[in-house]
Amino acid sequence: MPDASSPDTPNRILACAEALFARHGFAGVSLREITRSAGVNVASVNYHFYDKESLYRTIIKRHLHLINHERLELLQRAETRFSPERVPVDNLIDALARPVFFAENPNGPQLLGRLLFETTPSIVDLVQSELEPIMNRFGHALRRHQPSIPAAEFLWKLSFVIGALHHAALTFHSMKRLTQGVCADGDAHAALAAFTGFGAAALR
Amino acid sequence: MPDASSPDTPNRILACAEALFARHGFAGVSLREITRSAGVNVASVNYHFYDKESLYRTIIKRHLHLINHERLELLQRAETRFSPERVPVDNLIDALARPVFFAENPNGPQLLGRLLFETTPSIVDLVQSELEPIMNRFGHALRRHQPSIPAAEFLWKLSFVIGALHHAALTFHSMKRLTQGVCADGDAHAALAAFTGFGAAALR
DNA sequence: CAACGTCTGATACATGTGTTTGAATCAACC
DNA sequence: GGTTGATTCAAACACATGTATCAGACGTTG
Repeated sequence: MPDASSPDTPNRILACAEALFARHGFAGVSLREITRSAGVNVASVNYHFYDKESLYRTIIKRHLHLINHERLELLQRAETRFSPERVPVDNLIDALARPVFFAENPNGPQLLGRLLFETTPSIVDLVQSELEPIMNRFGHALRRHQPSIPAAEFLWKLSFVIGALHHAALTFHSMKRLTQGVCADGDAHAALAAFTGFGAAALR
Repeated sequence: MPDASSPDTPNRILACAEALFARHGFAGVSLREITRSAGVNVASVNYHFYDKESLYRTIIKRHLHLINHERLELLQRAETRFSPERVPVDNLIDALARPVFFAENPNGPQLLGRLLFETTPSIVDLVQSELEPIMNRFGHALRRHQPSIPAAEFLWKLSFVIGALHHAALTFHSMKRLTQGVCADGDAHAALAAFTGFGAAALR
């Protein structure tokens, strides 16, 4: 077992790469920038992660696992508090959005926002396979509150909510600039409350 | 991609570059790919557009001008049909979204979706300066339907609507895959109707 | 026709890219 | 204490990148 002290090269690579990928996208970051920022050798990425793309996939997987685990946990808690068939819309939206706005990882939201923009086939497949079970789970739960509208319309609306969430995730900490100072950046409580109200109004 | 029907080099570059940038982002496309796809010489980009980034800026500007012009026209038409202070929410959302879903340029929506993800300062400034007047215009019009809520909350919601729109723009033609066949891709009418209902419900 | 400015073409340039290599380093174990 | 296996390092690899150069092709004008 290697010592888990601070100079753990793989973790430093993961952390720095995640931050850079979140800010500039996969193609916008070079391995040199990553390794320089992490203070490690260029070759260590290939040694520990085989590939630039494998490194990216590792980061994506880790991030989505984390956020989706939290989402399911929140959903399950709501389903026991209410009945599994009667969880209010607000709680469903909250379970979906809270892990995004309150991510302990500051780069998490921005990275999440980028994922749906990827075009590399292997990345697309990975993202979709990670997101699909969550979307099915929440989709069915939300569908109970919109039983009368056509399936296509419901899916469009669900897509809009997800889109708004991903967009909010991406622009989260630049909201202060975008709103010319009216919104404090990093005010996760206000953002989450606004989003819950928004999503619930749209899906009810 | 384009045949010899248009021997106009700058326009062929613009068309091919726009398609490629829309699909893979600015950093994800090389000048070689652009010029190869356009069937022109590598140097012609630097000759006609000075820079790779200048080429990108030209494309962005052209695209945003087009879409924003349509938006303002639709808004103005609605303001004369109703009174300028009494345009219904649905018509406002429609004016905002219609040019996106019915863009004559097939790559337009996808490109638009990418714009808010840019981090290059000059690009960020350009996008913001092009989008700001539109957002102010529609923001004020929509604010009349939400006079009671705090300014910050309103701006969050407006941001969510824009986010949902950009996201929908990006995933527009992949909806068929995402929804496992339930939504036809390219059914702009259904998408626009769903979005109008969505946005109006969220902002009323 | 000749001269001109506009545009295109092949090619060169310097630097950056992801990846590989092989020697050096280090901790742990018999 | 010497050996082993895992990790790090500087350097090198082949190739891609954006950009620059410059000779020539083209069409217009004098």
